[in-house]
Amino acid sequence: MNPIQKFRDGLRNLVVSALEKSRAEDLIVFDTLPEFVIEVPRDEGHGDFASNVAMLMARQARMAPRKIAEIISEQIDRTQMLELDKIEVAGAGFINFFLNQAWLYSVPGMVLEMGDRYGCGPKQNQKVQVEFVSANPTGNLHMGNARGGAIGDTLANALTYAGYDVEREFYINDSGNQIDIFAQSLEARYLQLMGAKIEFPENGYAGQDVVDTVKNIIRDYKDSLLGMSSAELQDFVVNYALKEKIQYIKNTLSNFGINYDVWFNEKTLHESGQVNAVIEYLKDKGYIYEEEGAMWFKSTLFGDEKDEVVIRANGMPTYFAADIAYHLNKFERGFDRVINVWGADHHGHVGRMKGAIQALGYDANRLDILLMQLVRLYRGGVIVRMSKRTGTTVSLDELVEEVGKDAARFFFVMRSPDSQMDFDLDLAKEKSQENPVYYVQYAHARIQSIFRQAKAAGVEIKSPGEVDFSIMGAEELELLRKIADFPEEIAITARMMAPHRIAHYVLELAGLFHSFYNHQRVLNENKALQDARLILMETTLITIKNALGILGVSAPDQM
RNA sequence: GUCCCUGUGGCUCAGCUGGAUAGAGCAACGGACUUCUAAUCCGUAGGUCGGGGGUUCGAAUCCCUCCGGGGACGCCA
Repeated sequence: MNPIQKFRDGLRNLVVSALEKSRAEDLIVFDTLPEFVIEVPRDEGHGDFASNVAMLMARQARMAPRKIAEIISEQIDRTQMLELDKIEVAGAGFINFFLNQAWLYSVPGMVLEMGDRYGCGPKQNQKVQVEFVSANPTGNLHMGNARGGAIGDTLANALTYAGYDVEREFYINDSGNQIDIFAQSLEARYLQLMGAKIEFPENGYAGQDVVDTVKNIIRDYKDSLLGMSSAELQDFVVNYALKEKIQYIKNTLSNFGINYDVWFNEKTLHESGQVNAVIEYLKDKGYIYEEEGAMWFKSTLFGDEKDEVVIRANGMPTYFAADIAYHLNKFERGFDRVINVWGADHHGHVGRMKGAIQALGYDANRLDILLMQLVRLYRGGVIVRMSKRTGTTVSLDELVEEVGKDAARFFFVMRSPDSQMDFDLDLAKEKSQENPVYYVQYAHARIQSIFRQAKAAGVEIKSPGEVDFSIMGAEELELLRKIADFPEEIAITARMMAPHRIAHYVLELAGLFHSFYNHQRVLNENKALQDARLILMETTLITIKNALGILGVSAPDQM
């Protein structure tokens, strides 16, 4: 359950009732209710909740906001919310609601009952697919893929908690131009390593990883491929390489804490005729025309800046054509909503992709594209260009090796996807002990330590129903208040597609815990206080653990 | 040139549908370990929210404009 939401809704109802009563008694004149908010004020001196309704009504009611606020506060039926302690009119006309602190006493029982599900919202009955990373299987995973992975997986976790039915998907681009070039590169390297003096393709994949793959091929097949035709050889080596690369991607992402429900091969869209079929369909609908030998999709009809080629003059479909078929396939699989996590370098693709979905008769709003700004990699204070072709970048597997999965995931998701981030490798390595992730994990470990001490001392931990929470002080209540926020925070994270909020949330929660820990003792002479605090520690532990779980970060019992 | 993201204390960043006196962390300075782990805590200092207009009772947030940073504008993906 969501305690914040519960009180917010309750107060909203009280305000609406009070307004209607005021209108019936001719105290306030108005036609329509404004879209007012019940918010949590930044300053706790302004109450637990506050509403701006009076200011928004001033114009149509032709009354001073403070006057309206006063009438509303007098008309509110306090018997409908026993936790309501005090109502004040303040500032320009805010109505501030102060709750009796007892409203928080129900939180521990709720948290302990829900356990690892604490934070979950009501079932949304919506199937949502999150597609992320989807790196080309022609090279190593880079920092951009790493960020996309951390963001996508965290978002998927948050959506799951928020009550959606989530599937994670990786789209394997195992077809098309890039793959042809990949095949040519592999072929050239094979022949070169076998002693042939041939040119390497001009825009081929020059990275060391291609050479490594070819060495594996030679280890397995020696010179036995030399008799093949060029087409046969390319086909053979590219299949070998794709198998190896995809396995590498799966392993690396798995080590990064990411596991997919579906690995979708682009090739199947071509082989099954889905790409041709969707292009034919759009052609019949009049959304495709021919020009200069190529087939163009009229994305300008949907507000895009220019039309886009779907079938090249050489008869080969473009990546965009396959993507149209892919997205149709997604909707046909029954997803109510589809989320793609893309690098900002793909933003030009957004408009036409949404246009294509509209052209296919689907509501484009069912597709959300979360664009994340790119990662710049620094080493020794100098930018390292991220190019798959040069092979000079640091790969995701190397990053995990160097700074660890927990720090890497926390770091990538700590910033808003909108902000470009500089990843300084030297800093990440040198200062790994100062990484905020340790601050949070340490909180978890400290609480576990308290429980170890309690157990050693034979202290029995009671259930929430058996203890008196009114013995707690301000610091405990502040912690509880933060814990009560968790489901709301997840709901906002899901709604706004803002996974970084979870990282900030758990940092704040850990901060409140550390502060409490340094001022108060859990295990102490006052047994009633000890009982209440032990339960508070349990609820804190669960919340931190769940939040870290969403982030894909481990919650160690000892550090 | 057009489009997208961005500009908040020395540094890195938060800031939900506009709300009340703009918040953290790091760095700086000064304190706290006979007490459940000091990977922690407490305090001090530090800001024209890039500049300028506008809308509003109210703007870091919305609109216009200019400036700076990044990205995209391909029959690549």
